Amino acid sequence: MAETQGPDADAGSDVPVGMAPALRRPLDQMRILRAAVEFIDTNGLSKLTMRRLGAHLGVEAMALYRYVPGREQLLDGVVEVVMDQLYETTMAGGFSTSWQEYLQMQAHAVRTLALEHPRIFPLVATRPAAAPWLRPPLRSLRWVEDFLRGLREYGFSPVASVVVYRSFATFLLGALLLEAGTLEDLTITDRVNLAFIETDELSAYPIITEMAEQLKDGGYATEFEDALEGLIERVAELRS
Amino acid sequence: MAETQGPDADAGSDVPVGMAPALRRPLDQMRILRAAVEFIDTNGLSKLTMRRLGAHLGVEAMALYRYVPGREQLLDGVVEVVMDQLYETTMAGGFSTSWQEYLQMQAHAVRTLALEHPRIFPLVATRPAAAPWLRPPLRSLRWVEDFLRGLREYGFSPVASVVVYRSFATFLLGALLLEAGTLEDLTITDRVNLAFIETDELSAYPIITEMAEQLKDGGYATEFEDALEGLIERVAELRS
DNA sequence: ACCTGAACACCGTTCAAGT
DNA sequence: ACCTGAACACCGTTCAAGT
Repeated sequence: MAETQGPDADAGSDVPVGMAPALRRPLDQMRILRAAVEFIDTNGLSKLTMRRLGAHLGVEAMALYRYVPGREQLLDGVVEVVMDQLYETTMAGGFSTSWQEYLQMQAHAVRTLALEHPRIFPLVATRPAAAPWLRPPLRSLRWVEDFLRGLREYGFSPVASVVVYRSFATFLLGALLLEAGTLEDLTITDRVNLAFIETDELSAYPIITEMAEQLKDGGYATEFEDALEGLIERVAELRS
Repeated sequence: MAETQGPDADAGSDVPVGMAPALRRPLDQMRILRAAVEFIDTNGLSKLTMRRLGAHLGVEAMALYRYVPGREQLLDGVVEVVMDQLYETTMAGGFSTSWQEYLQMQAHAVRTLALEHPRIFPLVATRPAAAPWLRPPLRSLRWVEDFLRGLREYGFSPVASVVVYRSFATFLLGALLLEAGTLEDLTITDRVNLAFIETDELSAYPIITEMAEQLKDGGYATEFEDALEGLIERVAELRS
């Protein structure tokens, strides 16, 4: 939570001589991007301004422009950082014994990421991707490369692999953008207006009123699993 | 395109006396919201400011605040206006003879709306809904009421109706947010940076390079139909 | 009743200047 | 080499003032 540090390979071991142990080592792009991720996670995207992010890093806003071309590109960088995180947790992990298991594991990795960063996931989901054939949220070239190779190894034809990639992305986008949206509201609310509907207004909708209980039941987790099952069955037909 | 007018019931017939045929009748909320829809459609959300919208209406920005509490609520209103459009085209239309046909027709109506307003659909899809159990993009109370009643009439149980509503919304969100995103880019591009990937960078990804042709094939339309078919089959099992 | 002018606190971004 | 101060052109929003 406090610091995303670790025994990383650029911090402690080989401090360049002459670079005194300053209280604040100079900025660099990665540090800015990670600070931005942290900032959005805790304060929400709408609060992120260049000036506030600078302050968060103990620096004036103008200093950021030496490492980042502008706010839009900063947000692109935030998306990349988060996707890299997905790549590492998912591709480093052990092998799967079947394509079904493989899809399950990838789906859950993306879901975990979406729930860990509910305020960033909308960015991953809706920012224009680097190429028109990339499908958010599965938008990292490395990731797609490995995913397609993975499917190939499980015996999918090239055409089938692409179809699977697309329907997988569509499924994750729909399911997780909704679920992340509900989490977003539970933390600090960006906007409180209209958050709930007046009871008297509701009475104009008898069916909704009658079904209030069923509608309120959350159940996102099992819903995700069921839809994933459905997708896998559809893919199985496609493969035969 | 130019004017969303028609023989509407507040324009010509009963002009209040004393209200001279001024070149610009006074503002009203609906006029502002419709102007905002038009503005986003042609210029994109990021260009919409209170000041520019005022100018578009021949008025200073401050005048808008008499009819709209602020920018956020203006955007909420834009979403509502667009959803009302959906309600009218979809619920006024004739009856369907089967629930399959009913779902098909509703799905295509939402798709048409998304493709007509590709720059507004992301708002419909991602703005927090009025209640946590509403699922964007199917977020209008009237619409949900009629949809649930429709399913009920086709013999779905209350629980099943809710499950169908949810998976239907998830499906539409994933499929159409992606498709709308591609249309958005084809019109005036908000941002051109990184729009396409350098060819040399691509060569680091052999599988992607090899599958370039399959990946580039658009085919959103048939993809939508296939996924819709799949959903309907899953719903059929659920119903039995 | 409806709109405007002026003002406030804030943006993103540029650029010459400081150390 | 790295950061800052001052400035520019813009925001959303408030409020007293105009007609």
